[in-house]
Amino acid sequence: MNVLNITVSHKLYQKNPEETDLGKRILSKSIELMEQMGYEQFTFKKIATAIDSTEASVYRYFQNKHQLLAYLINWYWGWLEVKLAQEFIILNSPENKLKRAVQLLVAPMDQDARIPHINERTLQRIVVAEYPKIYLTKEVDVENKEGYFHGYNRICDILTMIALQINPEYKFPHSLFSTIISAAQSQQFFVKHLPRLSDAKAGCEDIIDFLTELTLKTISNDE
Amino acid sequence: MNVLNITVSHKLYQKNPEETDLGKRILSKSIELMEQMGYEQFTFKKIATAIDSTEASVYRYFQNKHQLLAYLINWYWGWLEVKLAQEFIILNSPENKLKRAVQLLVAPMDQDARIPHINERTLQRIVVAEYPKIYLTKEVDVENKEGYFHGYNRICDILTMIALQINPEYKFPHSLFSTIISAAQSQQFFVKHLPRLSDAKAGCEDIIDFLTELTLKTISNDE
DNA sequence: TATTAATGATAGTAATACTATTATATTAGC
DNA sequence: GCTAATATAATAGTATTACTATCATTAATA
Repeated sequence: MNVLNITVSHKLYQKNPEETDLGKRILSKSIELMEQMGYEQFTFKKIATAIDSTEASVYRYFQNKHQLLAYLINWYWGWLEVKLAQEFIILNSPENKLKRAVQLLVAPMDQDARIPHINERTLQRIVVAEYPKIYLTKEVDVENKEGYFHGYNRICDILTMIALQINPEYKFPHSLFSTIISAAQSQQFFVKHLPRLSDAKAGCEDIIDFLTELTLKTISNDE
Repeated sequence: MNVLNITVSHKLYQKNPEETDLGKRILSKSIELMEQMGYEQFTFKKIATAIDSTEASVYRYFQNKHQLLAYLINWYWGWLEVKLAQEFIILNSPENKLKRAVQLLVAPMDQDARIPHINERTLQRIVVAEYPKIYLTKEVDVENKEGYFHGYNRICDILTMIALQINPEYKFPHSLFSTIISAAQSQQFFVKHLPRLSDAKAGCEDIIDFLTELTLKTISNDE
């Protein structure tokens, strides 16, 4: 059996939650609760009660809920990177790779049976609803040094390299992909909650079309 | 003397802060403190002390700090709309209007002497650092109905209308401009704090170039 | 002068975000 | 099978936050 492990920087936990049963239960339940009640309402007290443990025990794994959110989101980007790598094995043109990347960013993911304690689809909803909260803080510079945003940076770098194969002259690839990635999240949110900010219909197809066209037109050389 | 008043929906306050001296002091000091310490660290206790008033008095103007932030951000969009309208008087082509709009979104604003209690430039920094926090909550649907996001919606609509003059066939103008507006904010943040997510140098010129090119290429008809 | 509205002063509450201590259960090494 | 280490549970406690309530004072207004 093929066991897959997404590695998250040790700065993102006090004690590795992947190594113990309690740790996995914390991850699993946190994803469930955070999606249900949102980051603000979510507390360590609430997970502790839900998994029949104690607040103090949860604090042994994560310093606070901010670190836990950062952990989950980094796990997500790590996971997405693995998915991208898998897909790119059979894709040859950079255009197709970018198209597929956009699809992966927006389309709901399937649950991976090898990792039963992480519900990828629920986690994806957390990323959509909470992502900017991990960097929009006064601690961003310190946390950046500690690798809190490593996962996002890497995805952005990977897509940048692919885009430069299409047009090595394009001047703003990092800006473009950080914009695309965050638009992938925010458009999903807007369709659902602030529909005047989007033209997309309920499914993910419109968002994918919008982002794919935006990406390819922007990096194209012809003017 | 030309006194200008930006109107903000009455759902965004308990008691109109523009109507009293205390109200204006709350606005003025809130902008200063929120920029300094960030939304999370900012409390009503702290403004109250800073303006020699009491917590209870601040609560008479705003239900909570979330509403206050929403007020400030809506004020900012209202202000930007006024600025856009002013600029568009002498601009004729839709391309130039979009270019100018991007500049206004990114370039630091000047303090308007007619509104001494609002420091526009500091407010702009708050928008950059805090904007998504007003809609990334579980209350988004209720607050959307109450007009919490009206200002953003309007800017997005205005730019959409202009883009459709350039290319009436373009299918995703709302998505495009909500993306552009939020990228205008996030790129400013990235340049300063997460530079691997941007290609722009310190000034705002690169961001303006990036966004202008992105906008015009995306809505252009030729392919 | 009486009334009202706005603010200040003060107090209090429930929840949050922790920290600390001690007890108990489990596991690993010998 | 005993000892030691480790993980967790149980419990308690603190400072801060996000409010709500009450009442006194001041200023504006009729």
